[in-house]
Amino acid sequence: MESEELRNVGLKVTTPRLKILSLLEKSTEKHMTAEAIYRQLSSGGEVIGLATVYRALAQFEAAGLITRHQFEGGQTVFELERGPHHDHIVCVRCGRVEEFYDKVIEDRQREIAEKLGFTLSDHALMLYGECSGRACTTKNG
Amino acid sequence: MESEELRNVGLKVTTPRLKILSLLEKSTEKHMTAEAIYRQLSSGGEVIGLATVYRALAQFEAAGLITRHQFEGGQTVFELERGPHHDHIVCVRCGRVEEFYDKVIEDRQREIAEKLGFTLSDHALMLYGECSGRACTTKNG
DNA sequence: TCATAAATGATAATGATTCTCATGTGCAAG
DNA sequence: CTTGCACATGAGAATCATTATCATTTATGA
Repeated sequence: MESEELRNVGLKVTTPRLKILSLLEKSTEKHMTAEAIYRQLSSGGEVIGLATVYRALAQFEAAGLITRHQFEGGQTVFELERGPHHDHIVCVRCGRVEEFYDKVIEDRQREIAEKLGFTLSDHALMLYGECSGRACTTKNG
Repeated sequence: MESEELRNVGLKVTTPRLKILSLLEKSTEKHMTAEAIYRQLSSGGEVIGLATVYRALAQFEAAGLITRHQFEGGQTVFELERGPHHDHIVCVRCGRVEEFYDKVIEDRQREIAEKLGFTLSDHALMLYGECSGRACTTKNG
């Protein structure tokens, strides 16, 4: 139950928060903008303010329920934190996003940070390229 | 000479562009915001518009003279492209930025992209952590 | 020198995000 | 089951970085 998740991280259980969280869980889109969440809920008949969406997302992020990404040039997208850590590769033509995890890179990052005298707390790795998917070649071929 | 650099990439040689480029070359700050460049030039007595700074930076980037970075949450910074490619590690406490290059990671990225059916064209890797520099421990205990 | 396309500066406009504030609501204590 | 109150909400204003507009100026090739 989503209310559990909220309580577990010390957030009050409110209607808007539940709606947002469950939308993130149900949605087929893994990465959603605040705006998109707002539009989806609104068009679903909910009464919710855009500011509330932003506030809730910020709290979810602080609580570790979701992660925030800045894919190149676009606006910020939010992603439900489930399963293990991963990074992203984005198609510069069609915008498709794939996820990946690579232990070699992960380990290497930690080593590099240490060598430079840092204690690694986070990282952001984004690859950009052209994908060979049909959608891509169809769209912009 | 900076005018050479501009001509070489097919840009008209104009006073604002020369000023911006030479500021980037002289500055001790490796990473500068458009705003910072604007302020520095203005306070140096130059008459220049902020819009011109943004326009020039966009062209320099397109021409490969500089690179654009989005360090976490902050505004966009620009960096003169000299020497080989590198990535960044940012201290989350004092904001210090160090650069590094790691062949293992670079190679690995290409492999991953290929495995996923992408032709890698670019990437952004940012590490975040706490540094152990004196400035950092002094500043934020 | 001249013509012309491109560049500039001032400022308005935009788009994403955050703030404000009056009102509404979850929830712990009674 | 009520109640009080701190916290959350919605609407819209405000902010911040960046981009567009437009009248004027300038670089450059003929």
